Amino acid sequence: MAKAIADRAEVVPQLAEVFRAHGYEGATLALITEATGLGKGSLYNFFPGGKEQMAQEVLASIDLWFTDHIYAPLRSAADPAAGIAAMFAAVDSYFRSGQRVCLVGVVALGAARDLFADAVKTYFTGWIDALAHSLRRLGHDKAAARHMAEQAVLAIQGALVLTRALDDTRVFTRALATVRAQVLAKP
Amino acid sequence: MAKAIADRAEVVPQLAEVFRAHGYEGATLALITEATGLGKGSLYNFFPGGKEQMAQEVLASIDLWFTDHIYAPLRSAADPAAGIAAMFAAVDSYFRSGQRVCLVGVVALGAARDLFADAVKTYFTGWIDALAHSLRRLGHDKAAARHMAEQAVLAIQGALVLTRALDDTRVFTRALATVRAQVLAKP
DNA sequence: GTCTATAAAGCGATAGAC
DNA sequence: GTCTATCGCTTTATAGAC
Repeated sequence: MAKAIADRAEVVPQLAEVFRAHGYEGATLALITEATGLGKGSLYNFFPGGKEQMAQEVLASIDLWFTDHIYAPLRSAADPAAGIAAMFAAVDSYFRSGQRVCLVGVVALGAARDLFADAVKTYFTGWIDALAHSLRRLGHDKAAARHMAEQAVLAIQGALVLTRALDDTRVFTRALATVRAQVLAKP
Repeated sequence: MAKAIADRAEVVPQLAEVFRAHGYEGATLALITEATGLGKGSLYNFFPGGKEQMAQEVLASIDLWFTDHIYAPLRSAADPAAGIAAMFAAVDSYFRSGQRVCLVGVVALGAARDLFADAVKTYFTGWIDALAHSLRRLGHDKAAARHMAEQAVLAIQGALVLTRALDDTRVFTRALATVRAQVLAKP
């Protein structure tokens, strides 16, 4: 039992990379078997719900990671500006300067959106809410903080699209610096 | 022959909607047959290269539409500010306030990116170049115009992601208005 | 708990009748 | 030019040996 739990903690990140690289539809069990080293028997033992359950757990784990490493620090930072700066650093690192794609964004654009609508909404509202909270502490009024947070999150997603499209990580680096400056500008 | 050409002009937009709704991998020949009313025999008569050729022609037709309705007017507008304003109106209309997704963006994020890398790059560089050209005419220097154009295109793509994710077209409308104001601000 | 074998359905693509 | 039938192959998912 303990082994099963330990193994699951190793498997979910591997699944995440497969879904990221191939999308939900494109992530075949053959690719998953190859990436994890687990046969179909083992996979269905871990995830009786099959591919859909795998993707749900991956999305949940991504949300957990962002909660722990981005949303929570954003809220609890002694200095809100420092918290926001830390967010941008974490985002740049997480998305590997745009080489890594946002799985939640990919799912949102894809045909499987309805299947995972709740997880997708939770992820993005969590991000916007946490950032808006920091912006309020920076001195913005409620509406301005929300709007600015929305613009920032959206710019990051757009930067991931354009970076992949042009195959140039400098697009991501530039965009992140621009949004960061806009968001950290004095109210 | 004339009939075949006329038919093709009707079929490509139908194909576009299928690819938009289901992505490249998710757009099965069964769905395509249903949407077009054409059997596999007819489809392979039109597109001997199969699904890949269909997608290539759809991407080419999208690029042509943007060239005719966005890039060219942007360059030839007597008043650059009016040209940019027209671009935002056309974009809002084309993407149906965010209800319609950008197929080129979807392809860029997906696993089929490498297959269509040239078409994807052409589309986005064409857009950024045309907008940067207008911004230069508005009085921005070369580097600022390029950077601002890149930010605008990226914000539109991000707005499409976030609009679908939150299932709220007001996100798109807000984002478009914000980018429009930034881009049309006096240099 | 993990494997191999296999089922049942769906995939893109082709062949051939008309 | 369009259809139906069909070919191989791959898909997800299951069954059963170990």
